Amino acid sequence: MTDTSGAVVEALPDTGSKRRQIRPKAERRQQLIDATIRCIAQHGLSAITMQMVTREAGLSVGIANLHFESKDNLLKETLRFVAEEYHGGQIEIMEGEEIPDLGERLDALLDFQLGRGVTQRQKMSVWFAYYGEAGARPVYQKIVSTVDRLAAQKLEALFTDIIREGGYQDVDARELATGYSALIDGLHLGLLVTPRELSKRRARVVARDFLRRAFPRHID
Amino acid sequence: MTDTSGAVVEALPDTGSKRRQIRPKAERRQQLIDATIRCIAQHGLSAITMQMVTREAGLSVGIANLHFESKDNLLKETLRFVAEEYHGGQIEIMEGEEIPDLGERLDALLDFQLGRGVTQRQKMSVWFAYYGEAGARPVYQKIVSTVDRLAAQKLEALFTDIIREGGYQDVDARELATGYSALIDGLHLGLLVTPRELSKRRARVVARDFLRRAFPRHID
DNA sequence: ACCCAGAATGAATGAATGTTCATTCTTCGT
DNA sequence: ACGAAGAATGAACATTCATTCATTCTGGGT
Repeated sequence: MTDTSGAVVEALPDTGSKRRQIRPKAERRQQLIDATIRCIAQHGLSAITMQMVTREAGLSVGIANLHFESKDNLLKETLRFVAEEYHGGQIEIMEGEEIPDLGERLDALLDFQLGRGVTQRQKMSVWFAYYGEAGARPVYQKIVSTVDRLAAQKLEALFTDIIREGGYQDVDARELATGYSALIDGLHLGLLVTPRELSKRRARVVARDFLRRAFPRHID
Repeated sequence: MTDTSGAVVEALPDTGSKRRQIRPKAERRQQLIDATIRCIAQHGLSAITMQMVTREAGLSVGIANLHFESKDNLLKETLRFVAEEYHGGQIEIMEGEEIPDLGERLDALLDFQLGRGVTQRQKMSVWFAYYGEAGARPVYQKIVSTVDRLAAQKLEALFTDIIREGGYQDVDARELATGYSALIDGLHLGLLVTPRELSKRRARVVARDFLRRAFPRHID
């Protein structure tokens, strides 16, 4: 999992040190992507500015166009990063041979999807900011659907295994996977938009009950 | 249900007629809100422009600031309209005494939530465009949560009735309502972002199965 | 010790956009 | 017919922002 702390690099040497540092391209790119994530989470996708992002990263404005060709591209790459990180994490768990028990693996997945603190919330913000624009921007749709499809397949495979192991009748793996994914997305939305009404704890319970109704012999 | 055709008013008299029409404030407001919805659906919230909206409405730029104080306010009012329309429609069905059978009422609700064509898709786009910004804009959060809370209560009440009528055990109305709402939201997202993978038909089936597992004696 | 490839800077530029307001035009009541 | 209230217009203005590029600086290689 990639580090996402960022912006501390230039912040720590607090002597008025404006001393410019030269770093490899890959590092600067990540630094800018991380700053972009924080900015989107805090100000929203439509309010974002190159000045805002580069200041957050502790760099000058010119550098963004040096490493990414344009603002558009920076935003595209940021989405790609978040999408791959989120789905990558899920896939890792779902394939995970280190958790042989399938019920426990489901729990681990749930933990990943609804767990963690501030960082997770930031990523969620970014995630849905792009979703909001996806209807109008095919590029975003493509990036998301590419990683999405793979995660969906893995989830379906996991559900298929569980159904076989538990001998569940009248349950379709594909359909259930679609439902579960949608449920998780919807819960994320709720956490983001109405945090007052929906706590993380309750979201977890709701998702867990969905799984329990489908796989009673694996959950709880 | 409010009309949302819009923009045809000035388009029909196709003689180069630029003849200016004077209409009451309320009508112009609605006309502008409708145009805003179409623009957001087509171009995305972050690309929207006052010129774009007023041209779509067939009006001049000045008029938007005459009837709404600012662009910000126009966007806010548009969200309010969409939110109230969507949740209002749901509430109407859920309270609906004209459908005495509770199972049928559930089906009607589902029809409303996942039915209809282009217009529905436009509204979805708008809906999620705002969701994306909600993390950064408390104003949006407030507008949404206000109407959301009421709809959630009605849904919980409906579920409570169904649970009593069906004598279902081990089912909590509130929790199930949260899950169902999240599921519908998630399915909307899927329809919007990955229409290739998720058809409206399949979304319906998935949502219906969720209800069937909870209320087997009421659905199907 | 020195040099230079290329990383980094940020003032300057030009395009785009929200908002204003002086002016024009409609309509309705008298 | 007429006049006034106010609805509608769109050119002008000020601001904001993405992008460019001439210049400065850094660090590794020799």
